[in-house]
Amino acid sequence: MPSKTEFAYNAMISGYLQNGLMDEAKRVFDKMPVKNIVSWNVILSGYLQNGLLDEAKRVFDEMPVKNVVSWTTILSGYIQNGLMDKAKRVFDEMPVKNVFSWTTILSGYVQNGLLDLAKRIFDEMPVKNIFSWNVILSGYMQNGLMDEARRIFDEMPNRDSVSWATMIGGYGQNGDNKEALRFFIEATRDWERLNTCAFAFVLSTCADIVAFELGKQIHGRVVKGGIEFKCNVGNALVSMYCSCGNIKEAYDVFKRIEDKDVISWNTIINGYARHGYGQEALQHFDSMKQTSIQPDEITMVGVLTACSHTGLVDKGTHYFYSMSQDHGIEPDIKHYNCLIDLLGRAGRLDEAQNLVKSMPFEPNGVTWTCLLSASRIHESTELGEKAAKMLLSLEPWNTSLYVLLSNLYAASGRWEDVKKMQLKMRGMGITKTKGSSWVKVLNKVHTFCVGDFTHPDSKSICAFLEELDLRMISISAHSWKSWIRGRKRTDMSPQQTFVLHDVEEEELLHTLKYHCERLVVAYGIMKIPSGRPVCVFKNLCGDRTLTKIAGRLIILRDVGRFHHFEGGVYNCGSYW
DNA sequence: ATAGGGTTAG
Repeated sequence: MPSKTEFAYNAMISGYLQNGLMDEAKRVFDKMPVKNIVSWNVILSGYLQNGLLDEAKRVFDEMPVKNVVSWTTILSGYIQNGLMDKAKRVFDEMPVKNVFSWTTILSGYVQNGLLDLAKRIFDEMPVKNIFSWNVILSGYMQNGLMDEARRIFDEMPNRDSVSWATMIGGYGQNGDNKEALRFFIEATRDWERLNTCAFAFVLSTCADIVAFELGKQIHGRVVKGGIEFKCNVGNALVSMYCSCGNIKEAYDVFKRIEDKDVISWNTIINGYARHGYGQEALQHFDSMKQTSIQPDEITMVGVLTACSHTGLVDKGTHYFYSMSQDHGIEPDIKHYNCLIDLLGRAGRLDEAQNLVKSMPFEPNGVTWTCLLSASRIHESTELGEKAAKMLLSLEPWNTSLYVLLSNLYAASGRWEDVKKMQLKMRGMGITKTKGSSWVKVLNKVHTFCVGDFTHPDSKSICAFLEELDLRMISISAHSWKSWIRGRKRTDMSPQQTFVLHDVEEEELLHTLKYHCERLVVAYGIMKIPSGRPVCVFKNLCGDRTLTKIAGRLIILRDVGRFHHFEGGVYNCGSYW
């Protein structure tokens, strides 16, 4: 019974290949007494998946018989290895094509961003199935053509979970988070429409819009579905919790992910780094090195960010200069920017500027933003002006820069320049954007502008604010805590958080700014039940005085990172 | 045995 033997051998080869054991697979293949077409196709696929293109080509040429599967396998292999020209030639030469072959070449064009060619193939295809429809759908989404994608989605003869996930992910990646959420909710009407990717995508949207409540609810569904340990879902959860300021929950999820991949590690390392937990970030980097997962350039961004945010200048510098040797990762502009930020924050402004001059890349917007921020921390008008001007030349639409420059001139008494800047702004029709802060209460966003009392609950907010004012002036953390306790009757969990994010413009009077922050904080405390975090957002540097308002953990979110205060102690010490 | 969606940093 030779066919049965071949079947067993073929299964063995497949098994080895699935576990990445190419050599074992080859050994079995070579010793097979009789090979059938499946054996040849399987080993061909193995070579291609391992990037052994010359070997694959040899096998393909040596095959005693080729069928449409053999041709499609090598076609797909070329595409996966980035050889689109070769793939095209194979596709044209194939004696017989089936729907797999057509879909493969279609996918090749989509993957290479050649949407017009993909469209042509899609129209020419003699037979289409749901795979083909999903590929073209994804093609439109990848090119930002959301309306076209929507038309395809409506037109397709039927839709499966991949179609739904493509829509959710596509809208999210193109910045239409509202539509992404709408599609996710629509998908939840039928369990069949959901898969792990749908959850990963929607969680990514939650991270993007900092939808903590919704994210938590979705986490609940994920647990119910038993997929929280899945890598892609787990990674998205970790990222969502990090973005929402909840690093502890993020770590809880991270711990439980099965088969952590490089993204899992990157997410937690970068999460710790953004939250100012430099030591934890570096510890996880060390743990990562104990695994078989190789750090990549994003890992190094996290490591350098960790050093930068915690003032580990020497350590950061060392990581930067040895990353090529230690991990085979050549520093790119991202890493240079991290190092510039590191030096800048540490007040080593000259070194930072020299690095900008000597690095092998053109400085980009991030570079100048780092220098700008360094100039603010260390009060260097000269550097600030230069950085702001450079940034303005790259981002002329960035209206806040005009305001910033004008303030900078004002601060050093250069009234002529202030006037010029103001004229320029007027000429360009730039009006000062009004500072605002917002708070989410059960996923509803409440926005407050400075001195704006149009919110329906304004009256009670003001009353509460007065009470808050009395309590906030120079009171100790302890008395504040007991006051809150009294007010809430129930005990507050120590994990309760404020996430504060500065939305105001720097030039606003401090009192006004403070006032505005208080409006949201007050509203948040009033409306958000105890046991839930109060998330308040602002977009510039946060105000340290806010530490006073709590005898519990405060998380302050400013431009790109989080500051943790626990019992009045800042987790980065005196290093802002 | 051959085809689709995949989460991270900025």
